[in-house]
Amino acid sequence: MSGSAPAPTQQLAALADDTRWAILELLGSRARSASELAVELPVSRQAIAKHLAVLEAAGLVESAREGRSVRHRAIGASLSALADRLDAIGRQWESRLERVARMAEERAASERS
Amino acid sequence: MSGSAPAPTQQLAALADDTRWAILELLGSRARSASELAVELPVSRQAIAKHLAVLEAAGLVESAREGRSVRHRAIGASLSALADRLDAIGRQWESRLERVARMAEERAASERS
DNA sequence: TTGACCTGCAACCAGCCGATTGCAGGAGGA
DNA sequence: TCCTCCTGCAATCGGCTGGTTGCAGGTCAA
Repeated sequence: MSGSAPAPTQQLAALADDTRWAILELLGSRARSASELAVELPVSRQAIAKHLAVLEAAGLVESAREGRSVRHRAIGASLSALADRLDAIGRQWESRLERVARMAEERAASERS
Repeated sequence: MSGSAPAPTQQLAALADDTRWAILELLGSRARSASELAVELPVSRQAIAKHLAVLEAAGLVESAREGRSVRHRAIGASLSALADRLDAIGRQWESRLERVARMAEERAASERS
């Protein structure tokens, strides 16, 4: 596997930005270079390069040099893996809180008797 | 349904903070008040109140007044719903990019013939 | 070799954000 | 009623972050 998986909060922080989502949507349909992205987005190439660095550090984008340009592509599997973790946590909250509610219910019932 | 669902980036931004995750983990095991949280976490009560406001605006926490205190609890279903959306997007990226790769493969094959 | 094109690094700036302190207000118990 | 406890609002502060401009380096084609 890839040496060290990025921390969840790092991935979430990377995803908490509209410009980065715009980049990801483009890279999710076709691999592109930073200059190509700069043409289609209303920010400078250097700003995009910074965003790409953040996304790559978060494991959401893969980059490969190709001649004199660098092709970037979105890694859908990373996003799905993060989604799996979030879903598991969400379900855990639900089950725990439901259990606490049930215990309170039972205690109230026993006190009524 | 709840009137207006928070934007995904809003939810993601809310989740992109370690202190808020610490709060969520506590609220995911048992509903608590802001003062209770302040005892268990190394930040001031007001900081926690701000975080709770962010989490509530993101639809990740539910609050209910109970006497002179306010009980907050994590909403696991919101997290799972967000996870579902992320997973769908991740799978979409994978299928699109795979399709692009296959088309390039076929074009190369036809050019070889 | 020279020029065009793309990337990468550095410095700089403005705005947002997490955190703190201080104070006002409201609900419950003695 | 009075005191206590908890919440809510405002002002303030330092640091992070998204964005820009400028410049240096490297690679391909003519």
